Amino acid sequence: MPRGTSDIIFEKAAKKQYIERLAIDLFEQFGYRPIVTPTFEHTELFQRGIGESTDIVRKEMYTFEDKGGRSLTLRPEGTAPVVRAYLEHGLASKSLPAKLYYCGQMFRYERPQAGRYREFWQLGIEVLGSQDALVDVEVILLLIRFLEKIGLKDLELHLNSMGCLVCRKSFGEALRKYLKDKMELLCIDCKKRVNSNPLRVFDCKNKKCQTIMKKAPLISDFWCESCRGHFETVKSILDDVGISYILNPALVRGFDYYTKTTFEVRTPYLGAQNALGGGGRYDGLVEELGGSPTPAIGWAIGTERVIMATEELNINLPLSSNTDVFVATIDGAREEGFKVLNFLRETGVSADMDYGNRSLKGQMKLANKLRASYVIILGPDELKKGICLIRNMNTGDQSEMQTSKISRWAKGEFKSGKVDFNG
RNA sequence: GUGGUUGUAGCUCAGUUGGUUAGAGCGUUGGACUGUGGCUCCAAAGGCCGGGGGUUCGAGUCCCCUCAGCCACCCCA
Repeated sequence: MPRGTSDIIFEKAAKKQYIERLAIDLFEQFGYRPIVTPTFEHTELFQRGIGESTDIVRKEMYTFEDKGGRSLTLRPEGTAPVVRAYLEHGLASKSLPAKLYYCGQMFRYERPQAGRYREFWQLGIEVLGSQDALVDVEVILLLIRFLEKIGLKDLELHLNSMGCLVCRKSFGEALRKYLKDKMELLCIDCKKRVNSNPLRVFDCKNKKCQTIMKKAPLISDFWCESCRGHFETVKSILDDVGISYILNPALVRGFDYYTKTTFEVRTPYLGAQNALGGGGRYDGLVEELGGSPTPAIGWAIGTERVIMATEELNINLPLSSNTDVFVATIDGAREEGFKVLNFLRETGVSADMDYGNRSLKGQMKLANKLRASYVIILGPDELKKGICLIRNMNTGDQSEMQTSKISRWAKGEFKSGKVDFNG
């Protein structure tokens, strides 16, 4: 298996599916619609979208040339592809904003660690075509509600505003100017950051750098009136709906396209890979990719990290995979048992039987392990009489039943209380 | 990409100063109970000791390389 990849099986696969279903239900409830984009795109899309100077584009992309000489890249994130699709399919001509959600694998060439993989799964949403601060709040609200619904606790919502392109530019210049005077005092890493990404110096754990940054200019000093107003509105509505947040001027996300509101949800239970999800506004991206100026906002969460967090918190996800009825057969009754099995399945009951040539005892053990509620036992004696034995595995009670009445019995027994995922 | 740490059965792990056929618990399969689950007991199956090279009469054990997991940096989901 290639480094940083993993097989998702049994319990873990069930958890992943549960989380995705829960997310999708919630997205639909909030009025979002699904979008599925290709796993790979033209390399240029990410270079332009994410930004040439970002770590992701510089060293973390799976880029290859296809047999036609095109440079393609396995998607490292989901936003740029969604914007590309939005443009290619003229979604702007439909009623705006376009509210979309997606679920899929992303690929980044990084050194793997628990919670960080080279292929990983994300669930995400994007809203294109509205600059309303209410949208910022809806999007953040959806993120928090989703994580809470799974049962996660002690979530930290970090919130910041990067300002629009204008305020960000003047802030970057001011910060760089401030740092250049103090170059000598910075650590080796931060010396490099001054040119590449001065905002990162805020994150440095070196004490000298931290001291220097205490007096550094803040993005909040450079917000234009419109950006400041937008952020104030977002904060006040968040207060109104009871979402608490931590203002974090050092919150700097790894994509160049972010503007104004940015946010990240962290959990104290995951060590260094503590960001469950994050996102923000990207009011300049649609234009950057060739569309007309279009405000937009979105976020993504890492499915594996959400699963890990539930495990750290000992949350029991309601994974329903119980077998209702197990069909056990003796001697020559296997084919007859198979018919009964299919009969049961057609009535909507989840049913199974043994394909491993087990003894009756072995079949009972298997039924027990599958946590079957009932076992139907069929042998030569029963076949002769046209009956079968039904054993209640919880009580141990066992009785005879006409084979012809199995369907009616099954319908009565399992109709109520069955989980219907389509409902 | 940097530093650290760990790789022995499906899983969790023992394995002495280097010494014969590498062990346990759980799990799996079978049996005790010839047509009946959970509990108990018994048995069996299951290992290129991560891979390669070296030292040695002899390597799971020592040395080197490599691969992979994990931790931190970094980055982010």
